[in-house]
Amino acid sequence: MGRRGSPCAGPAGSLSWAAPRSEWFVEGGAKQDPSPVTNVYDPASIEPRWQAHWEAEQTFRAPNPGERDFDPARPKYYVLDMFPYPSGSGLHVGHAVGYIGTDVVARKKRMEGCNVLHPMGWDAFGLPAEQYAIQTGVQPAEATRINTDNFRRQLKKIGLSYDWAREVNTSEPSYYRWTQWIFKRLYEKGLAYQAEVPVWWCEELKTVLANEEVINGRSERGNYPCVRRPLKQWMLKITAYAERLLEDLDGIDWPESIKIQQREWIGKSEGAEIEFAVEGAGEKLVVFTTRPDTLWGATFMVVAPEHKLLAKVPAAQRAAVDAYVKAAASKSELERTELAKDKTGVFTGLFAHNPAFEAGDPRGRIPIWVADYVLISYGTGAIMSVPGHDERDYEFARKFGLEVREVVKPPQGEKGFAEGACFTGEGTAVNSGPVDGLATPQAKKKAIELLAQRGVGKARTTYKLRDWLFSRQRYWGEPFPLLHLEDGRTIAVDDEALPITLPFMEDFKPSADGSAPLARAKDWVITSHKGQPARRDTDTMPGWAGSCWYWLRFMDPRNDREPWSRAAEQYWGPVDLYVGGAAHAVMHLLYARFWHKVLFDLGLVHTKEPFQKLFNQGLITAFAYQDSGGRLVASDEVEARGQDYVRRGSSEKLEQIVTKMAKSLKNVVNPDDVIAEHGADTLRVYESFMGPLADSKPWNPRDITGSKRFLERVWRLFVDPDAQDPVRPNLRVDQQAPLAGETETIERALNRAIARVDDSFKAFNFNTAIAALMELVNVISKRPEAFTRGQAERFALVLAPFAPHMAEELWRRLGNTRSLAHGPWPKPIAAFLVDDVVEIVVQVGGKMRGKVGVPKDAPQDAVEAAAREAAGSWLEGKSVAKVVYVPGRLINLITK
RNA sequence: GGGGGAGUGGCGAAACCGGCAGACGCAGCGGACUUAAAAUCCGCAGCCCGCAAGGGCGUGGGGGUUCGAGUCCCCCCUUCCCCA
Repeated sequence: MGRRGSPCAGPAGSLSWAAPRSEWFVEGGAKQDPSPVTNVYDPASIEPRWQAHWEAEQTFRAPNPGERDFDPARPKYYVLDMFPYPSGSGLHVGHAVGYIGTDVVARKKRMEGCNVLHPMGWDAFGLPAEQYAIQTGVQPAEATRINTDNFRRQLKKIGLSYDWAREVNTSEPSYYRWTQWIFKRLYEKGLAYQAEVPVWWCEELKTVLANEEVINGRSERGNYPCVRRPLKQWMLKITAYAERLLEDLDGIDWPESIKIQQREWIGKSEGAEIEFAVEGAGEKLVVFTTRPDTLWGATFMVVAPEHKLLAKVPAAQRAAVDAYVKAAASKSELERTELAKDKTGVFTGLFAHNPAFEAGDPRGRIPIWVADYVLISYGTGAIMSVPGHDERDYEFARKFGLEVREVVKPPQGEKGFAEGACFTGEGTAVNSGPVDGLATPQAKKKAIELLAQRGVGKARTTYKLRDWLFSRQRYWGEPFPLLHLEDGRTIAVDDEALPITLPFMEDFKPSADGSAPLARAKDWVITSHKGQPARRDTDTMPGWAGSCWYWLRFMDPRNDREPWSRAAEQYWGPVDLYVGGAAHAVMHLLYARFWHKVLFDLGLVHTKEPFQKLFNQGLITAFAYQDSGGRLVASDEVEARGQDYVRRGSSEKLEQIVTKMAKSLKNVVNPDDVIAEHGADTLRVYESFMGPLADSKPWNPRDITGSKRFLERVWRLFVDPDAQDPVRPNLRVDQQAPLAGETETIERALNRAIARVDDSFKAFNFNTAIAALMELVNVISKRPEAFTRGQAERFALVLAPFAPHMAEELWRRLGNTRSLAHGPWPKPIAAFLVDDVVEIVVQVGGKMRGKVGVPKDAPQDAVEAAAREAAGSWLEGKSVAKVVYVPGRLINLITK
């Protein structure tokens, strides 16, 4: 069977109507018994049959350039879902909404004649998978296999049009071989390095955690307490790409909100680096400031509790400083930087010299304090404090009685020093010697020049973005392709030696001493390099690693010579549409962009950015129920009674709340159950109909009925359940042009519906597409015998992205032998989109007072005359002062 | 604390550039068919006053611009998500 027709090809040839019934049902899975032939809508028989057919025919296989069936004349379209971590609890209907959305897009693009790449895979490495394995006692590899089998089964039942031949799994050696290979490239470019950094240590999990895995000083997973401690870690130098990650946001079609979040995260600030000599310590204290113009107002300095200068604290202050540092170590960054919090700090006994002043000038001798609102990880871990013009410095100075000096005069009308306020904006420099009288931007420039001349400062740009902590002391991740030699050198293994496979370990739990579990796999760790004894690196990569390049592997997933071929990447890249939750707005998308840019620099990809268009689907929430004691009651134990909700079989009233779907809230809805009860097409239509894809909206089991009823009504327009024929008699032959009467009424409704379906793809508000199709059904239902074959075929085609199983079934029953998966997609006919008579709203003084129907190109005075008549008594005794006429819409008569 | 959304009937929502607020559906009510029920079909349905014709009010609240505001501007309230 021809898998694909030309995009403009008409419907394929029809079967003879005398053909035996078996011929208008698909033969699908060869081993499957033909389903009982019935004219009643039965998704349970239709859907598996078509799914088997698509699989047998490889309907959704997307050939690469050079492969069998590849058609270079067609445009390409790459539509990608954020691939899931295959959790043990399986897929719920909230995950499905995004997958259904992309599938609707993929199916329409295919019907429009595109080569569509629409793959799916598994983000299977990482902490959650490992913890799940520990909890259940099943080996991670085994648990992953079971879970992915379950996810795949669930996804297939929804009728998603993935090219399953491209499935990838980040935890398989054939995949992570290339993750290691890419890491090697980063390592060779000097973008991977080891450093002793203060990192979160979780005693309970026996591991270091990334900042993003620690919330308020507790682990995201398990909620265990964490402390900061320095450890040697692998880092990736993402900061080297900060500027490009920022700049290139301008060229991609992403939601502005996500771009803003990324810009915030990168946090570019321009200013200066300034050196302060520390009195008697023979040391220099380097600070970064965005306001070098305020240097003359710096009356003290503050260092972070981790700052190395604290080693020089004089004996008199030693005990106080040590105690303070110890207390700060257990605080989270949140606690430390919270503006509302009382500032704490201790004088170190040290003084610095402010380079704005001559040596010996008493104004230049300023005290150095230690305070935890300064973070070691940001900037240089030390600041110059300008309490006159910085809120936090101001609070600190007031609390500890430090000098506040005004060096910026606010512009007219704003409160400043004179009013007892702390002015942080731009103004005019005062009390600042050489920069006096300059506006802030000029003063900044001049100050930097002066500092540079004297060799104590220079212009500098910093970023909030920090290098990426890339190692974990855990088992379930990609091993680093690195060897530590006896002579102390660290080298990468040869590319030919990849993958460095994860050794099987019976017990893979973290060691109690915090060392990586792989360190216990002695046979694996101890190896050799060119005759020299060597030890493998025992850290593993973080959960994010595998997802940093998976969209590239999908382009050429079975290539065992290279991660992907140049030809495949040239053809498919970049991803045209990437859909996933906004939860990944920063981390995943920033890391992925970073890797992609490194690969771009290496000439391995041809675009600077991986994802041209990004779209965030909304959260599906669900009802949850609480009893009077606030205890959760599982949704399936609840029944509606009038306006109330009660525990099944009792009269105990429950409160209904709307929240996210979670096992712990006992409100998870499994698509398997919905499909078993209503069918996959109903699930797809309901999820499309709930609201715009971007919105968060509650799952309401009661509402599904509407979508089911819609599909049943569609079915009955095509098929008479009481007859034996595949379709109703009026659908066997097309009516000859010109169309007239009721058939023309249907034709207008059909074209309007097609136009509205097309429109819904702009903002992914498929709810309006379904509404348009429902209105069409309402129109046809009033005159079913006027519905013609040609109209029925176009109806089936526009229905196909949303309810593909039913659409295929109806298409086949209409006599087409070829799947409609490759189109053609119908185009609305302009002539049927405009009406000859338009209804004009008549307003008097802006209030709606009537309506008139007029020919669509009626002149204004004719419309106005009709309007005056329609307005009737509303105009009595009044004269019309002004007329506002909006053709095709309304006419407003404004009276005196 | 910072950032990003969202507030429209009993519920999910629609309304393109400022132009009939509530399309489409759920739940509800009435009717037809049925011995009955389910299913299906037809009809009603924002709120208030009114027997009705009709009128008034209405898109979280308050102001503003405009012939006209759910939509634009200013202030405020509530709520969800993300980050620290």
